[in-house]
Amino acid sequence: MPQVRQQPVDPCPFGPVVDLVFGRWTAHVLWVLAYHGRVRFKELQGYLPEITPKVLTERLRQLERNGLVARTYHREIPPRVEYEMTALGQSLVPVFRTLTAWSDEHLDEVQAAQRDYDREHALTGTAGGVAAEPVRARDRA
Amino acid sequence: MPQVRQQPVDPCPFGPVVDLVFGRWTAHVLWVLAYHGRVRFKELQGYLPEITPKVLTERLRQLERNGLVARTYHREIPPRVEYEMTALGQSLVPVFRTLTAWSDEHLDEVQAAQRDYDREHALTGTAGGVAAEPVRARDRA
DNA sequence: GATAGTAGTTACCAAGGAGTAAGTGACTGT
DNA sequence: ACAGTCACTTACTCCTTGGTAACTACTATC
Repeated sequence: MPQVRQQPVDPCPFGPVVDLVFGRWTAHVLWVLAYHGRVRFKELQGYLPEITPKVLTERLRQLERNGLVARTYHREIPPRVEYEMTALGQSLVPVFRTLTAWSDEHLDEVQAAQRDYDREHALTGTAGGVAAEPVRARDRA
Repeated sequence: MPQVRQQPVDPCPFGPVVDLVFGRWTAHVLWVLAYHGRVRFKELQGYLPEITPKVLTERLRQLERNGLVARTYHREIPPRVEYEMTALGQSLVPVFRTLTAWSDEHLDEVQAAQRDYDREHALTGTAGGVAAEPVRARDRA
């Protein structure tokens, strides 16, 4: 046999989860739903004022398709739509708690590291830039 | 008192962590580092053949700035650079395990939900599209 | 003198996702 | 008759991000 090249690369085993849950706005929407239970579209907008209706709709559709969120349409005038987490979505709550715990424990270390890094690289001017990492789009809001 | 509007929005408490860890390629790089320990740049490229040197460098710099990865430059010819996780980076490993566990337990449910959703919406043609969620860029590779 | 090898950097370009603004349908209240 | 409500949808623009390819420095080796 000519070179059986073992698995091309071992992909990180939670890559798909990242795509499902940690896209832009996705985690925020999920969080609100985990926190407030069954809510209407307008309510969600209230909790997430920076997200536009277009994008909110997109996220919710995506989450619905992935089975994490359930949508209930009430044929009324004016229409009423409610969103809530499914059992599958609820199963993410412990994951979120893990993330939150890590954040509580370590986020200040990260910020300290950033300060150190920026200070060091501002002095030596190694990379020429004032800040090695510009503000990311999702942070600007 | 004229309407004290409690905190504008309760931001999801792990939002910053998402920015730190779950950007494009970031988790993959971290995963390889967690798995293989101290590795050289070229090795990393071997484990992540799809990531270009430019982007790999960007990710590593970012991770270094955030204190999750340490870089060791050996003044030799040709140059040798090694990357490894810091203690802070290591502290993410349990988080990754949680994610992996969720993935192992629930990913098939997600896929089933996607199939259901697509089947349902293909029949009724509610949204007109063949697939409500096109393949995402990060999935294509 | 040409080549190889490492660890990048630089300039440029294209795609795609997010944002903006306006429209839609069906009915109710004034 | 007209504005208002809700939950979107549509058309459009823009800007970030990632990808491509070529180039750099430095030396040993052929």
